[in-house]
Amino acid sequence: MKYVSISEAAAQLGIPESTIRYYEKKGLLPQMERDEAGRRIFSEDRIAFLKIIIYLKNTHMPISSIRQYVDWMLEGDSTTELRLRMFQEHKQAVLEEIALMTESLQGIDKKIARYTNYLSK
Amino acid sequence: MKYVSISEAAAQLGIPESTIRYYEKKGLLPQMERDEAGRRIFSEDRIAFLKIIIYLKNTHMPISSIRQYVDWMLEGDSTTELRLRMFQEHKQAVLEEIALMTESLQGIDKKIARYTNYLSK
DNA sequence: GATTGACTTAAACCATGGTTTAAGTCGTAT
DNA sequence: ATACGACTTAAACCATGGTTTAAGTCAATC
Repeated sequence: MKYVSISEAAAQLGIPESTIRYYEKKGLLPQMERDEAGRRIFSEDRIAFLKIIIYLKNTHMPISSIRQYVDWMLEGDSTTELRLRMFQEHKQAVLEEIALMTESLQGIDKKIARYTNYLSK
Repeated sequence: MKYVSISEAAAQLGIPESTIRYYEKKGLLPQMERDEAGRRIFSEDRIAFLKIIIYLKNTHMPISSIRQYVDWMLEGDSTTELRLRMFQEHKQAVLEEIALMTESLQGIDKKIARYTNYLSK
C-alpha cells in the first residue's frame, strides 16, 4: 500500500493541513494510521474517504451529521440502510437548496436587467 | 402610503423580527422610518427592498457586501454601474457554487447507488 | 389605575467551521 | 553535531450570522 504525508494529502485534496487535523479531532477520520514517528499517514482509501467528506461539506452537510455517518460506518453493515436514508435525505435537501438559490437568482437577475436598461439609455 | 409594523413585516417575509433589527444595525436598512412612539414602520418599498436582501442572503452574499450595495444605493445614480457589476459578479459566483454542489452531489449519488445495490442483494 | 402585549435598546451569548499560535519532536542534509 | 523543514499537540483565537436577555416604554383593554 502507498501512503502519503498530511502535506501531500492536503495538496492532493486542495485543503489546508489544519482542516484535516480538525476533521480528525471532530471524529471524521477515525483510526488514523501513524508512522513510527507518530505522523499521520494517508492510504489511498483514506484519501478517497476524505473526498466523500469534501463532497458532503461542499453540499453543506454539517460536521455533526458527517460525524453521524462516520459513526455508522464504524458500526458496519447493519447501518447501511441508515446511511442510505441519510444520503437520500441529504440529496433532497441539496436539491431544495439549489432550487432556492436558483429562484433567488431570478430576483437578482431582474435587478441586473433594470440596471442594464438604465445604463444603456 | 400603507405601513406595517415589524411583526407584520417579519411575518410577511418569513424571518424573525430580531433578524430585521440586526440587519438595520448592520446598515442594511438605512433611514428607517419610525412612528411617534419610536417604533419601526415598514412601507411597501421597504418590504420590497428587504426581499432583495433576502435574495442576496439566500445566495450567500456576505452581509458586508450587501452593506456595500446599500451604501452605493444611498450615493445615488452615479454608482449604478458599480452595483450592476457587483450583481453580475455575484451571479457568476452563485452559478459556480451551484455547479460545485451539483458535481459534489454526483459523488454522493455514487454512494447512494452502491448502498442501494448492496441492500437489494 | 393596573395589566397586557407589542414595542424599544445595548450587550451578552451562541453555533459553526475552521485557523493560528506556542512549544516541542523527529529525520535528513551540510 | 547542528541546522532545517516537516511534523506533532492543546488551546486560544477568529469571522460569520444571527438569537437571546434584561430592563424599560408605551397604548389600549379590563
